[in-house]
Amino acid sequence: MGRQRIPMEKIAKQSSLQVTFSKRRAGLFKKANELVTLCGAKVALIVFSPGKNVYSFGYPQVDSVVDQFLSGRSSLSKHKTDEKMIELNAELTQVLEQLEIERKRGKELDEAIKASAMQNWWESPIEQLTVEQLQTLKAALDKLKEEIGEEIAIQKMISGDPLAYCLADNSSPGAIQSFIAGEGSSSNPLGHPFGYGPGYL
Amino acid sequence: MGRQRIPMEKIAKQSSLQVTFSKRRAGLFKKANELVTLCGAKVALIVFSPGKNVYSFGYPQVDSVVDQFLSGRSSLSKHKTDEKMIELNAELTQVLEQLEIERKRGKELDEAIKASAMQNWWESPIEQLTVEQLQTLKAALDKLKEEIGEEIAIQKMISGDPLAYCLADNSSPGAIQSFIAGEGSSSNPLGHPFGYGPGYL
DNA sequence: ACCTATTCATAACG
DNA sequence: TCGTTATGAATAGGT
Repeated sequence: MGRQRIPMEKIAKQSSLQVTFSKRRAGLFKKANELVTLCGAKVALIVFSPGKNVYSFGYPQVDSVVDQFLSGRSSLSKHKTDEKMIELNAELTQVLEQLEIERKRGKELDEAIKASAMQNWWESPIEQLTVEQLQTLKAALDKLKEEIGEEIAIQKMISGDPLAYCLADNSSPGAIQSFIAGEGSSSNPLGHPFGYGPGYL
Repeated sequence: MGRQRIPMEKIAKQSSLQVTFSKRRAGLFKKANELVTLCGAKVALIVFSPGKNVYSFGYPQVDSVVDQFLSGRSSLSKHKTDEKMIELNAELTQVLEQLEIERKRGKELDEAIKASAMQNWWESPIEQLTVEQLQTLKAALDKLKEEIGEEIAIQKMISGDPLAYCLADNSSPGAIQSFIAGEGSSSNPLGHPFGYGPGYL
């Protein structure tokens, strides 16, 4: 188009390419603008030069035309996608907070169990026991006291000196001996020396 | 540009507008293509006809050029946004799974605590206690036995009939009485009648 | 940047 | 929508 027609292939000479790009780019944008003016068409035109410079033209707006174009063939527009992303982020942070709460709770429960396992009940301050626990404790000790009394009576009947039996380690069978019997300092677990069921002391 | 030049304003006559749009659109796309061929430029061209028909041209791809354009001036391209969304979704489901696990765990711990609270330690089968628990239990009972013996000795010294004291409810102070003393069926919590520290029975 | 010879795009028409 | 054509526009190459 001009003094001489040029072949439709990439221009080798860099200076010529630059000039041609500038001229044709201007012409292209002018034609795009004319198409808008004459026909009221919506146009989005984006051009990157070989040197990575950007040139754009849009009517009414590049973004709106691009959005309309993308929404016409893909599922979601970018705007809606962004909204979904914000929602997702909110939900994620919320769930993360929940998770943090649950983890903290689990940790506390863990420590509570650990504490109650290490610190046996009778070592815990009496004021921390529930009323039911105290009542059960009292009943158990009442029963123990009664059994002790019975045992003492038995020992008294057997021997003339009940103290000897009360202080002895492994001597005679009975309720007290069943309780007190053990392996001493050995770490070997006991068999079933304490065969009582629930509710029984 | 032809037999006669036309004013640069919106063409009124619908038929003329349609024809002009078709011809000029073709020319625009041709020029865009030529710009690509001659100069190796990246181009994205989107045109909506007044009748809402879409025409697009892109080199190498409409989407890539648009992405590059949008990422160059604003936050994220749609493609990258989609990837972020997929990542977010994955993370969300993962966190939800974690949350479910934690909730289940917390529930189990709850029930374990509840169970161990309802079923007092001395009611649990002896074989379920740990070695440490058994050792502590034995030590405690040993000490109890010793104290009982001492108490019996005391009672024996005080009275000629030790049985009367062993079976009595609220009579004399001492280790046994401290343990057994309580409010009976009253729900009123005790003060600090048991001031012993950990490890002491 | 400007100029100009050419080629191209296209308005009008059939 | 398509082909033709006269004519204005775009532009390659030189300055």
